[in-house]
Amino acid sequence: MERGHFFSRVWDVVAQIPPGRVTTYGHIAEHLGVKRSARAVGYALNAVARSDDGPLALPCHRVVNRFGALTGRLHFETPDVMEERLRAEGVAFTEDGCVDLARHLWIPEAPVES
DNA sequence: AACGTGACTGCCC
DNA sequence: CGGGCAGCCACGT
Repeated sequence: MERGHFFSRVWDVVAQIPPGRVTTYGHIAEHLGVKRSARAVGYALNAVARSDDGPLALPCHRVVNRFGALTGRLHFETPDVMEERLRAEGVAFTEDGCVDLARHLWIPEAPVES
């Protein structure tokens, strides 16, 4: 699992996202002090998705892009899983199929214990 | 060690 | 308004 310290840090933040809330790759990156590396964040989730999908129980479905679009839905078992899980948590979507960030955006406040 | 790839973002044309 | 280019970070080959 420890393929890199960075991954663990990302997973730790994702694990803190409360149900019914979502955050963006950019916010996670910013929280980690590397605002310009939102890509690496997505890469970390891609890695965890390939590694494990259930047991880890990492709420990767609560991570969306800056517009609230479910850019990573194709990485789930089925393209609908991501939206289904969010809706199940009471997350509202816009006509465009994007998460209503104005209502559900969550920004990591808790500092990474280190 | 170098190159290519990616669940991103922002700026420029 | 839409599409394209560049920047940044980490990882696999």
